[in-house]
Amino acid sequence: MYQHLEIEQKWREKWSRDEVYKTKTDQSKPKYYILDMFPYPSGVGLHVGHPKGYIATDIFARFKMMQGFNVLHPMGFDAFGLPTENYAIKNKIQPQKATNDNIKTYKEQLSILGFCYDWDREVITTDPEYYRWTQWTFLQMFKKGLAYESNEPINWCPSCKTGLANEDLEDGHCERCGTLVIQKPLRQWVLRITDYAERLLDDLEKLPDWENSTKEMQRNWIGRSEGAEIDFALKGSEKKIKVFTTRVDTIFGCTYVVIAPENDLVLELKDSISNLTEVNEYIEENKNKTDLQRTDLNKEKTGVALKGIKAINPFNNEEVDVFIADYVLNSYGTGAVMAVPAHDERDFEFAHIYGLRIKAVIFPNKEAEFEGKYAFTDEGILLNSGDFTGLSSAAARKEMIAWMLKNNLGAKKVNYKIKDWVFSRQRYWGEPIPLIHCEKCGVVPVPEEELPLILPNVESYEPSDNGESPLAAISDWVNVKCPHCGDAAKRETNTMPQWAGSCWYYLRYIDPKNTKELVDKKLEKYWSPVDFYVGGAEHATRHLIYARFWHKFLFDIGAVNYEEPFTKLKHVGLIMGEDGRKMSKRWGNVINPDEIVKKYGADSLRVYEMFMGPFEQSCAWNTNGLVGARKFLDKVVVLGEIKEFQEVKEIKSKLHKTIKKVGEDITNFYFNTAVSSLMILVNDINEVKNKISALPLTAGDFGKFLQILSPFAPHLSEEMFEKMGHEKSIFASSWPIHDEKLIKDETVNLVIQINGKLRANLLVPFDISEVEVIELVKKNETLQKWLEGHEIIKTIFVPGKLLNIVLK
RNA sequence: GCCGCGGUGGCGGAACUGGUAGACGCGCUGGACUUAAAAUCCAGUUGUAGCGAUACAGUGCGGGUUCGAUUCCCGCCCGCGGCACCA
Repeated sequence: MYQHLEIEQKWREKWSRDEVYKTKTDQSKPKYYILDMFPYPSGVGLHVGHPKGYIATDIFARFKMMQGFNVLHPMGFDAFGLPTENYAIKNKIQPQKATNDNIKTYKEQLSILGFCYDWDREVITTDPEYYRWTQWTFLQMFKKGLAYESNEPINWCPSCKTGLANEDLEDGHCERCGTLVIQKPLRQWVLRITDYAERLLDDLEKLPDWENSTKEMQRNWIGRSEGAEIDFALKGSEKKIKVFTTRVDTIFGCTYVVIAPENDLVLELKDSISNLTEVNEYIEENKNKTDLQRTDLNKEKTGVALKGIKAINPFNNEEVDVFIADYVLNSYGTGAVMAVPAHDERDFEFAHIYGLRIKAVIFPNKEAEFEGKYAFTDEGILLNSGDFTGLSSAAARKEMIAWMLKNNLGAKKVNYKIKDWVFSRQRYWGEPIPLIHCEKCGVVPVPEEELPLILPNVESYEPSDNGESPLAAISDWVNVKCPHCGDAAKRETNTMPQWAGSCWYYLRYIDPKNTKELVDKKLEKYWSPVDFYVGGAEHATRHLIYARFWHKFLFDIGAVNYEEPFTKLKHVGLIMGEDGRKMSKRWGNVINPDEIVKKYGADSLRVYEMFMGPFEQSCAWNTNGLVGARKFLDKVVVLGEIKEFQEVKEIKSKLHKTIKKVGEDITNFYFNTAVSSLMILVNDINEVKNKISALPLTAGDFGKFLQILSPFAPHLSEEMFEKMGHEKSIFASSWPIHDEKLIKDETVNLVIQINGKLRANLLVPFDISEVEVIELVKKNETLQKWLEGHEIIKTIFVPGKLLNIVLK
């Protein structure tokens, strides 16, 4: 047993006093930038699952330090956002105060785990000196035309008089009061992320060190699809309906056209619609539906025919009916589709309900028949398709588009699922959007020299009844002179979403105090990009897409040198409660790290969390397992107290194998097997120690063992290293290098299989030949029993591994 | 429904590019030390049969490829995460 509290405190203080982890600023050495996704400092504090990723990056950072890199390993806080605002409203304190308190708690909780962060570089998104540059970047986007105003529907609770995130809805009702949530259009600032869709997609190819699964999720999120926009003329009218399709090959099977109810086209056509009352009723009914209600797949499809309107299929001049139906989304494509019930499931379902014609034109082969039970959505061969009959789907698409272009009936088109980014919130606790509305000059940016535009204090943090931000109520803040013409004007009162601050914090760590520019070019060139980024899988799409977009914009305006901010990315798996459920107050299964550290020490917690299982996998907490990690460290302490040293060759070889293994495993983020190999080494040392009553290593070699243990258990290793007489910190020492000669085994355990089944193990020289092995087999009695009376067909020999004898 | 990940002892998990399945840890059983307990140390621990050497079965299920499959292929089942009428 060792006194973990005393040792850990001693070293935390000493490391801090000696500035052991201060980022080195000389640029002569290679750099390594390893970054954690910074936390949101909520009121409840950390549980034992939060530090898992931080422990991993801490180990990695220390490993890189010892390998001679200048390591940048910073930490900060993503502190704007709704949870703090709600917490502040509920507890009647200022959001800024709540944030400061929470950050203080977080930092205390993090500090006792012994992380090697350079706190001089701390970044807090709510710091005006930080959000000055968040606002500055927004202004650059505004100036480039990437920010625009738009009326966007938000989830609106008429009772709470507030906008709600999708998360805050329960079955289309307000989570808090149960009122039915409606869609209310509000003026919003929106960023044209869709302009970057192609690059965001293509550049994923430049990220070989990202998990394939993450890239796939991003691809799906961006959702590129290639197709065509086709004009369906309207009978007796100049107007036409533009539809988007990826399956032009099915167009001869089109039996009607559907428009989204909120599509402006419906308004334009109203004079020709004979059942306008019915149509308006349908539109009215569906207007207030939330996305969730609309997209509930269990719901039966509904729609209304636009009587009096006929569209003409340009490929065969057939007249088809036109419907409005909410299964067509106005926000995707052209907000109108050609319906091919035979070959699209949604159209098929709709056609069934309304008894519409179903015409099959794609078949798996020429002889096949359309059964009519469900839509045939595969590719196939075209029949009943005019001049295109007989072609395969792929060939038909090519030829049909060519024909369409030639006759000027439409265009090739690429569509994306990704939508422009609604970048404003009607909330208090966010970065103010630095724009001014002037009646004469329109929207005018706040002059850059006036940044940061400070978030003013207010009496009440609640949004106003009409859904405006509480900033709108501060008249002496809102009312300003137009920077352009000097007339009376009003400030924008929307604030930025929480995502904004996390889009570029990794750049601020590089140059945390800069007041002249976003980041110094030379520093950026040296430290960028982030070599390794670690955080939760829940950020695989949104945060990581927004940050990539933001970075590409900064690249375009020349603020940064690289197009992709994060070279390598890994996701950390959750730690669940002992009951297998997510750790949460609600289940009462939260384990507090402070208590664990107090009782077992930070080093035990670190070793245990890394040993639990593969880093990216989620895993249930088990305090007994933690005790196992502590026992391992206790064994190490016992070894350190031995004063007799007697080198044993076999142990030296095992040490060098472990040096190699631990280094490789840290590099690959295989911490569980790294810890395991350290445990095995300790067990081996112990076994020999008991026999010879001395430590079977030289003091120098024991020091090497402490070095490879040190990233996992920094306090204890440092303490033992010092006790051995070292004056400098173990983290200023160089990572040991294994000796290949010592790793090579002279003899190996060779497996003898007969018909693929293990029958014997032979201890043989590592370079034994097949002939020699067969000689040994013939001399071996047990093997002979198996061979007797059988003919050997062949043998398979894997040098140094196995011999398989195949019998007839 | 689609996309992604996974399924190995009582439990967490290991097994390099196809080559001894169950490393390491927890738990459990037995033993040593102790008046006793805790802690510590030693031994055992996939199942079945056997005193035992050993044999057979065994990595979600059913097939296949191979001298040999946890690993590769085909068809299913189950769990987790994400997205959701994207034309």
